[in-house]
Amino acid sequence: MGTVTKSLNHKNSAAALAPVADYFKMLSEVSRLQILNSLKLGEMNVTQLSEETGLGQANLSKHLKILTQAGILTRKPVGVSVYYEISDPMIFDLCELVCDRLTDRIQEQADRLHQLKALSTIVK
Amino acid sequence: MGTVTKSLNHKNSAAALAPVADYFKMLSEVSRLQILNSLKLGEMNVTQLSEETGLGQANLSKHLKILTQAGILTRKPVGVSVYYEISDPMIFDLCELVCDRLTDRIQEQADRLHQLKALSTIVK
DNA sequence: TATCTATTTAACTAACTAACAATATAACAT
DNA sequence: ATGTTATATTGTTAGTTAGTTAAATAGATA
Repeated sequence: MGTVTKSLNHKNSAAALAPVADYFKMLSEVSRLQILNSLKLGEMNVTQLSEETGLGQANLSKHLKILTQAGILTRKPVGVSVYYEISDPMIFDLCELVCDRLTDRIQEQADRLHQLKALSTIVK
Repeated sequence: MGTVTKSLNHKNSAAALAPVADYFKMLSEVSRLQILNSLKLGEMNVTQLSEETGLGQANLSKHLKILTQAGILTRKPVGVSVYYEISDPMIFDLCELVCDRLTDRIQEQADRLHQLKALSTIVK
């Protein structure tokens, strides 16, 4: 039985992690980040979003559906057009965390480059 | 010129968002989350990780390379085996944020279900 | 009702990638 | 040197998905 529970562990943890992976997958497309970025200051309809992001309309519509189904956006039809709005501002916290980390990494690389330069001067 | 700068805006923002999207993409695989989860309590070598996660060796090796190149893991060879370690614990903050949000969503759905039940009782 | 406009959906293609099998490399031991 | 064990790499296949075009839907207006 020990073997069984052990082998099941993989599947269990995998199953538990799947929703998390899916959530990250939603944020792993530049187009969707563009959409979220555009909506940061307020709601917009699809036409406005298309102008703002440069995305094709059908493509945009598909991304909007994905983000809405994930609970990140709220959809509200107004007359003939449809407005979308951020319903979960937490995503900006996520993006900021990642941005900060990426900035750190770039800084570290710059530092290493600087050290390397100093070293080459000594070698001369 | 206004038109030019406007059309460039898309590409600019897209280029700026690309690294962020890539970062999220790294975290969007269950296998990689399993690896990170396994390393949460300390370093492990590849064989141990394979047992822990149930992932195939070649597959695991590829994921480890991706995580290492992204600066999330540190690689240290010890004798004939190679140990991997979390080098950026910030990812756990990210995961926790997402987990909390997902839990909230499930709770909301449960609440809605509960309300629906109450309603159906009234209808009876 | 007919028509126009905004959005969504469906069908398709192209590109990407996870997983697997086979092979290669690297470190240690005999 | 040879063999053995641990890890990495390569080639391949199957599944997924972003983007595009064309057709469908829904609301507003004449």
